[in-house]
Amino acid sequence: MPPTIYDIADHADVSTATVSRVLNDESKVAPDTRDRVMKAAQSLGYQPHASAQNLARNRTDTIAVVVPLLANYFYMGVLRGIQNALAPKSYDLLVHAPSHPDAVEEQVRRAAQRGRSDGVLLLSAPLHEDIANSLDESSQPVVLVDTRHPDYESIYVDNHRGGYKATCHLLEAGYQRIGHITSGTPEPDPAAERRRGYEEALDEVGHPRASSLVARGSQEPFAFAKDGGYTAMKRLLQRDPPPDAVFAASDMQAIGALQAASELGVRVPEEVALLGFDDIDVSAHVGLSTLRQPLRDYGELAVEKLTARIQEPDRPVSSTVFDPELVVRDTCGTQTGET
Amino acid sequence: MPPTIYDIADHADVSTATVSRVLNDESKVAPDTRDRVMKAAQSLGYQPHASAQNLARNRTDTIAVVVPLLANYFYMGVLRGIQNALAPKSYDLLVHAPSHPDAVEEQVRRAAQRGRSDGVLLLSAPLHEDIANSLDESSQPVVLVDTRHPDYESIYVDNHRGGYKATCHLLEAGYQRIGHITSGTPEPDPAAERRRGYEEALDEVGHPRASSLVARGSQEPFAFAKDGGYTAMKRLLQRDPPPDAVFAASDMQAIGALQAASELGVRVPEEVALLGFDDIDVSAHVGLSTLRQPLRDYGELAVEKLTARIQEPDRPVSSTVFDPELVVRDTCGTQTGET
DNA sequence: TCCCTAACTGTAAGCGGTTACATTATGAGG
DNA sequence: CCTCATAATGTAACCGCTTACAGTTAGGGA
Repeated sequence: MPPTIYDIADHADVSTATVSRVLNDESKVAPDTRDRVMKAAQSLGYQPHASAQNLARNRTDTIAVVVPLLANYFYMGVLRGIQNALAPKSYDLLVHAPSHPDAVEEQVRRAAQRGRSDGVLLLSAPLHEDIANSLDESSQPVVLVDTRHPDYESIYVDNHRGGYKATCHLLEAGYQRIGHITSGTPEPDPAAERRRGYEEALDEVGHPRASSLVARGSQEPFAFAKDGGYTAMKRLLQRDPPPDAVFAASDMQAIGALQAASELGVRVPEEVALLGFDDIDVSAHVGLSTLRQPLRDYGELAVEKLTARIQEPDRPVSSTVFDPELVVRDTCGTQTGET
Repeated sequence: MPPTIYDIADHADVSTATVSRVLNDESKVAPDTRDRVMKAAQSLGYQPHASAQNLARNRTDTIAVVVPLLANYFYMGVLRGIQNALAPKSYDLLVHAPSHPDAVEEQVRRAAQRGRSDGVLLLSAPLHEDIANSLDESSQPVVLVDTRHPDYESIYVDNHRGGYKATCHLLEAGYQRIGHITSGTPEPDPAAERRRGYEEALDEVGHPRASSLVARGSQEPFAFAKDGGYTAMKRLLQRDPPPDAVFAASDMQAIGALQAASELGVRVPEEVALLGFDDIDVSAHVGLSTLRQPLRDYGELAVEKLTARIQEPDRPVSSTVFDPELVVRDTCGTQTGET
């Protein structure tokens, strides 16, 4: 049996209250008592029992995050931000990643269970009523990232503006037939908003919005995945006439598109320009032009908001919207300087 | 105040013991009692308190993992495997990522604290005596991934063989001046082993082992990072004569090397062939040839071993060594079929 | 009719800490 | 010398749940 504070109390000939005081606060304990306790703890190799502390303190110093997908560049970026912000605050991170998309709800419930963590971060969580309700009941502090909901702190990017910016950039570069690769069906909100931004930009300059210029990815393994971009691009390039530029709803899809083009012997950006969305880590490696989302900042900001709310549960709900920033690299054919 | 089992007990007019029995086991409870309890729980919106359960059960249904670096392709792969294996077992995952390399020890200690998790997975942890000791004391089940230690279950790859295989492949392809990019100093064990494999292969065929053919990366931001590969490759390519092939100790370094070559206008693989190590996710995207480590399998196997040990703490310690598999893509100039 | 067993259910002691409150000792001020 | 604030420590309740053990009840068998 590992030693408890009772053992320490015995050895140091004090009460458990005193032991606890020595181990935790600075509060009034006589120096030599403190010494005796510390020595006893040391010699017994004492380690506090986390569960017991959590229960007694009604606090876990842990925050939970629900990630739809581990091993995804997008979430990896956010997670890194979270981790960075968490470490100095000495919170631990409980990661809930559903093994299957349908399991999201269960994971949210689990993450929000009382006594498990002090607050919950939800990444890209589609907030069905069900989920919203069980969140409400658990009355845990919650911060949403890459989604929004009027009742919760939210952090997200202006997707519409991103789509618009992307398309404008391509238009300004003189491209005439600008295609778009969107997500699989059902189209998640962010994808729909990006598409609308794209459409609006075209409308504004009076470009035709041929449906033959829009292709849809698949839902597997997830809505913004590479495979979808790959097949969508193949379809687009085989149309007659093919687009001379393509705006993809995500970088992963753009990377799939890149591969499709390469297989068809279509050069990028000479024969077809390509623009992604997200600026995930690998985009820099492959020279993909894109609209940047500050993923790390999402994570850091989310932690700030969450910890603030943990300390002050009634603070007003605030949302933060980021403006996606155009990052010009090799694939959009408008590069002026260096990589 | 959220409802507790006492509230349920009151409402259903039974004792807390019965409530607990209804909520947990199948053990003997009269059907209508069960009903009353369930109804009460339902109507009160009862949720068990995780910390309290953990304390009473002396079990957390959580496993902890210490990752040197979040947001790294290598660990992302392993994490995904871990997650996959964990979900069906309904364990939760506590992720400890040190914000700074020096904080590893602290994170290990934290992860191993009693009452926090039921077992610990250590990824690439350098096992100083200190750490080994505090692990010992905590007497938690432990599994090591990408490291080995006789006292613990370990999962790792045969790095020496990988280095050897890589170099042999390049030799067989007819390259004459085979360079090597190793990690920053101090060289982690895996890097040293890969380098020795490289050296042994050269020795065997009587090739000279010019130190001018070996370059070292930097330690920042971590030993196998892209930046190190980038600078090392620049140095190698500026030597006279430059190598005609390079074996990099990691894929990230190889990707940095790729970038260096591109900036110097040196074509890969025509002017210099390149081989990486790990087969991280992005390698496929950039067509990097490499030696594959089955990262997902590491994670899954690690979980299997750990959970087995949790259930049966005295089972014999077993190690699993994987054989790295050569994956030929574009960068080593020996491609025969398609990508 | 009486005893015994099986089926339920309740009592209360933990699990390992934290902490409000009570108690004791100490020394300063009058 | 007495009073009282103050510092140091102890007592014991409590956090919310689990579970060993004891108690109750009802039905079956002799």
